[in-house]
Amino acid sequence: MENIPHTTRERYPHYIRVLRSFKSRGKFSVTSHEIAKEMNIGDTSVRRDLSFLGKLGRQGLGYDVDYLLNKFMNEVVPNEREDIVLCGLGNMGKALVKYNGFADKTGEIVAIFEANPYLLGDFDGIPVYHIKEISKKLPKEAKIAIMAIPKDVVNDVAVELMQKGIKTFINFSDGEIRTKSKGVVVKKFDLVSMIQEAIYTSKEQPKVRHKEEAEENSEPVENKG
Amino acid sequence: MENIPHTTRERYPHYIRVLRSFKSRGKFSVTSHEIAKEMNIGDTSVRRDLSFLGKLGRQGLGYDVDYLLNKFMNEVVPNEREDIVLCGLGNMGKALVKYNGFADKTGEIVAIFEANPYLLGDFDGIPVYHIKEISKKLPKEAKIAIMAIPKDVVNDVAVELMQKGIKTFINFSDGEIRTKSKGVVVKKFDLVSMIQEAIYTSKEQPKVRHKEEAEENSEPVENKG
DNA sequence: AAATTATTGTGTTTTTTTTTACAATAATGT
DNA sequence: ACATTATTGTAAAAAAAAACACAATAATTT
Repeated sequence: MENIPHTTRERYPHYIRVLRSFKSRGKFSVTSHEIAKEMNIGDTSVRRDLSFLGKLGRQGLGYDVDYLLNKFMNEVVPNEREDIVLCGLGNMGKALVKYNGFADKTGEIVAIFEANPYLLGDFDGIPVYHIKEISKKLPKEAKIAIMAIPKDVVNDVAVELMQKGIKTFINFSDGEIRTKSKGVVVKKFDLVSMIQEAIYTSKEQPKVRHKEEAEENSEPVENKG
Repeated sequence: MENIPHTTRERYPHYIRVLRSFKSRGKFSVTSHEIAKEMNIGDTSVRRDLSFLGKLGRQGLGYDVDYLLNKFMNEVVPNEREDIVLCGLGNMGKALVKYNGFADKTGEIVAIFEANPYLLGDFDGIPVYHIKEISKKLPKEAKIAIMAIPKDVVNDVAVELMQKGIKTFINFSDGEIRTKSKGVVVKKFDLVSMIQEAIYTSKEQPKVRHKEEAEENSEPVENKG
């Protein structure tokens, strides 16, 4: 788990996602080519990514979906499991909680902080505290915060969280977290920029360097199970 | 605008974001180093990225924020401007609309399709039609759809949109768009995977290859105006 | 049972991206 | 005015990522 390239590590959570998708469609076995197609990368990259976790496939056959998922759940996820706090229970905050359970994944949202007093109590089984109560209610072990609060308050709240020991910020707010103390990592997600990026790059003609495979993209994925 | 590297093109929307942020903080001039810090990349990458748009900076001084923003708005954005439709006005859909206006950006949401009859009419000035009315109401010029609807319907709705000429899908749904006809690009955003990716990679010790600059990260960005 | 087809895992090559290095130039300090 | 400091733009080198190529092997067909 040490000398794994950065891009590979970035892709690991996405493997979990597509493997789950294959599984839910009743597929027991999957090839590097099928995974690659779903992830918009080359099949060699898939095989190399997986090879860092061991020899997981069978030549001529492909990979067993359950075995692969297990490998990820046992060797990738546990090393990264963390308590997460969410700041802001607006549309974005709610979407993040509802969107997809965090259970069985890399960490879990253990507390929510929100300014609107009508939303306090709990949401989806997660306790919701007033944003002023951060210093009192912040779970001790939490090291990660997801920020989904308005831009004019995001930096102030982040500073408060930093003082209480939060080390990693995932910022969905339209404001910036500018006060970065040592050892603190801020990762900004700007949905509009991301959508722009998607539009912008979707127009590039796809680089067809694989021999053919350019026009083999017309039928739905079938269920070979 | 032709031989611009892929990674550079991907970053362009984010330059717009950080430049706006600098501007809103009253900064008129900015250095590659400052931009780089905000974007978590090296300053040489910033200078190279910008150099594809011309010689925009002044040695010893840096870049003029307004001039740079203008350059982006005039040369990058217009080439990419598109009509976008949004499917789904749940938490995610609302967040996407409210989060940050799309005006002045790469494209604009011109119509929303939603299944809940109580939400029809308009939202934030954008017309909201019933999802069954796609074939009737889909704006002719729209080529891009943002999908924020439940997983069990996302593929079916996508097929319908494809038949009406949508070419690019930005999929925020937890379901997959599997039916990919020729020329159609699907870009999947899985927020949970993205958050996992952020957590996962935030733990890597940052590669300090720049001479020092490892411990120069402690004070807030000031306002040199 | 031999030939054919499918597919992994990995050494090697190629491509892409980032970083280093530095000349050119502009402002600032002495 | 001269030295110093700051900063761009880009050539060249290095690093990282992706793709190619193929031996190894497993299933399937003839």
